[in-house]
Amino acid sequence: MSTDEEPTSYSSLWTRGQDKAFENALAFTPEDSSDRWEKIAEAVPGKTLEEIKYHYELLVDDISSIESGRVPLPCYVSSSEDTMDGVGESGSTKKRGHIGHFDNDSNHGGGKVSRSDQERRKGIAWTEDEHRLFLLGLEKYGKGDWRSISRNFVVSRTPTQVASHAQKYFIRLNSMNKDRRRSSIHDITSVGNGDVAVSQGPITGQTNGPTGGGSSGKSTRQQHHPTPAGPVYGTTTVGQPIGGPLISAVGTPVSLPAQGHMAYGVRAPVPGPMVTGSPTSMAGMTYSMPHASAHR
DNA sequence: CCCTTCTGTATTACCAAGGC
DNA sequence: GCCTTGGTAATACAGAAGGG
Repeated sequence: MSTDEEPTSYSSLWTRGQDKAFENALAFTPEDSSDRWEKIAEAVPGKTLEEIKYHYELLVDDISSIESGRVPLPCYVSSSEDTMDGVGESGSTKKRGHIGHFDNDSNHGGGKVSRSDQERRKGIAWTEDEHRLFLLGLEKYGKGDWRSISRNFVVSRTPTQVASHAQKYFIRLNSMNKDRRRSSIHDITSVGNGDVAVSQGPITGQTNGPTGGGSSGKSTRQQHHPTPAGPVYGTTTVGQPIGGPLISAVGTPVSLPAQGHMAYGVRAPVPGPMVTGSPTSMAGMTYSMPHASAHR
């Protein structure tokens, strides 16, 4: 949003263009070249030899600081928008973002930065509760309005996360009848106990889950979530087990966070507690999906 | 127990709609 | 007409489940 290309009234301010030119020149000018700095200075419009050298020193300094661990890698407090929390940062950095001034060498926005050097975020598994809230939100707002769903239902997830989750969810739905499948959280297709599943609604235009939205999930992997090992989830009967005796932990009534309408970006204190098991007569929801085309 | 396959999350790129 | 915003598709990667 305009942070780039600031007019350099004061010559020690570097525009991105200058920075870029500097980086390029630095890269292409042999280190042993006697007139290296002159060449670089030539390549960077508006900068003197002194400034180039100074800038380089700062750069080296920065890098060594980072490497020595003295400087925590900036989380680039983004220019704003992100009222979102940590997790959310995926939220909407989008491509335009690109805030890091000189991107710390290695990654020039050039797309695929080898992530090997940059720990890929691990990802936080969706809990069944979140997934149910997601379904509720889906039911209420329909496909596409991830923002609202995130805001009013799955408050612990950003719209991007919701969308991503939805993407896989629908894909899963689509391949409902592939015989060999592992159980997954996406097997939960309804919020309540019910046999009501989303089945009827080919959301992505899928031909649909024959198994009546076959469902049941067991999601053995909700490792992290301090849900007291105890039966927070009732045993259930959601749909039919897919390919085996899945003991499902699904189908627990979910309590809507609802009315609260939490400020966007404020995380629910803990995702878990939100669902205390208070029943919500939510059984039998039918999905009245607006057609995918709804938005557009 | 090890290897393979599959799932889930995050990230990036592209595209379309809306606002100015 | 351009810029911003938001959604979808595609892809990368890590980890767990499943099978031998």
